[in-house]
Amino acid sequence: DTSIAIDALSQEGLSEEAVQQEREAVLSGGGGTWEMAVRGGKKMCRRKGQKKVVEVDEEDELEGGDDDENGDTGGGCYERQREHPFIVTEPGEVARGKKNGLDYLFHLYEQCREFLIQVQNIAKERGEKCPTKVTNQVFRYAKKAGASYINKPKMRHYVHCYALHCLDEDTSNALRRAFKERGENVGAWRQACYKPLVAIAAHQGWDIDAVFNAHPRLAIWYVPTKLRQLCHLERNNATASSSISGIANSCIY
Amino acid sequence: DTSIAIDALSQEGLSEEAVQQEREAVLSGGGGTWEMAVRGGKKMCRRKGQKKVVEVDEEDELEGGDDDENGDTGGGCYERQREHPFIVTEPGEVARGKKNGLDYLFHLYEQCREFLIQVQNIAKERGEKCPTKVTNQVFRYAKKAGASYINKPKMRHYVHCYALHCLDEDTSNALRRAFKERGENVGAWRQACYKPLVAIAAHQGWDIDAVFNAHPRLAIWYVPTKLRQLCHLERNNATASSSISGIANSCIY
DNA sequence: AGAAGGACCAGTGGTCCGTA
DNA sequence: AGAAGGACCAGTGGTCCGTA
Repeated sequence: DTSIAIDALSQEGLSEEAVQQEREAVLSGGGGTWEMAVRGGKKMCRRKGQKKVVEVDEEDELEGGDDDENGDTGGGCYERQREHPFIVTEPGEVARGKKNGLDYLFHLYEQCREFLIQVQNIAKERGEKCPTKVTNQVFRYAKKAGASYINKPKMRHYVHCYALHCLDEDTSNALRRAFKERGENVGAWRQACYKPLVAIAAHQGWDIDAVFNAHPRLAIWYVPTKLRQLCHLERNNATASSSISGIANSCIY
Repeated sequence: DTSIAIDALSQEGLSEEAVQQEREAVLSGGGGTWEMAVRGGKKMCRRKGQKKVVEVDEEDELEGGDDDENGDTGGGCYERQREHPFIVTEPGEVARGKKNGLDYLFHLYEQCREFLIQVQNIAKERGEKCPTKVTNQVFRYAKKAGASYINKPKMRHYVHCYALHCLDEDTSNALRRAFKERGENVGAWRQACYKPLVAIAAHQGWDIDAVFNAHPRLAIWYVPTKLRQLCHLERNNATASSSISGIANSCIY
């Protein structure tokens, strides 16, 4: 059970990556180091009633996990900054600089699953409705537990990428290597994840819901609207005419 | 497929019970007559911008299914009135007067199931999200299909009564007979339906969700909050002390 | 430009309470 | 009084778009 490590972390003092590494240490016994792109002491000030304007960049510094308690006291106000953007990394590769890798991305989905299980256990104990999916409630719980780097738009955005990783890791890995080699950005890689998924659905009677539900780690995620639409379009194309579906393919993707 | 009969009915001309009987005729081949409490020509006028005030009662008259087209034209404005209240009836018993019986109540749940199936089929065909439960969407569809006598608060109110009917028809029937004989009203009967359901849940490890989901006609209904709470309370009572659970019982119900 | 996520919005589950 | 159901409300799924 890793909830202790999460609950214990300081909302103010630790960067998300540091938390991530701490959790990893708990999970895997201290062996695995994640992307070392620690956000460091970048700070932002929100002036009363106004939008955030001042940004004091102090350059990166690896916070070893010590709990400096610089909260709202002492004149300076600190604010959690955005996560570093993702880059296309090979399996096992650590992202350098202010970037996060795709192993880290997929790990966020595993974390959400753990949060869901905790929410489910609490609900069962209380005799309340028990969610079967990663709902708003789960995202709220994750935030409360200190995992502020998890948010709904991000997780929904990359669900289908995680799906491919779950359903066909070899294809997923090959795609990552290919797109890294070509120097493609994350958006391009993300787009490319749709096609192999549609092919998988095709082998399951085009039922993308059934594909998701058949996989225990995937079943807790809502099927993304666009993936559902692509499967539907492709099914119609395949039914209407198999001879020109190749042309249609190049139009969809 | 009964959707034709539903789609064909006039929103203005037919009472709900007439529709009900028409649908029954389609379903069972004309043999079964439902409660004959046809609401008839009771009319109400809504004056522009004001609340409904005028009520012209024309007494009941059995509309044989002919389509009189008295809509908003001709000076009078007509409005659909409430369903007749339910009374406790024995299995197979037809409610007399301006009342509806419990067979009719349970039949409404079957109708909702049919509407759900239609909504599901449409969703599948369009490649859209497919509901597994009777949702707002299904109630909306039912209304649009002319089944204006189906509404969410009513269906949710009696779900657990239908659940008992599904899960243990003998017990359900015995309860109906007992409460009818004692001259109890619908509210009292409804309350009494909770207890045998909690007993059923007790035999399934207190998991009322599992009880619902194991029954195909019940699985499409959300477990009512109060039933869930009663199961939870009783489980705690049973765990805490089996010797005083009898006392606790009489407090809960 | 490419990307992260606060915050909004239409429609949901749930049921109260003004109505008949 | 007992009961049916319009209509409201808090919190949902979904994702846009102002932000960095």
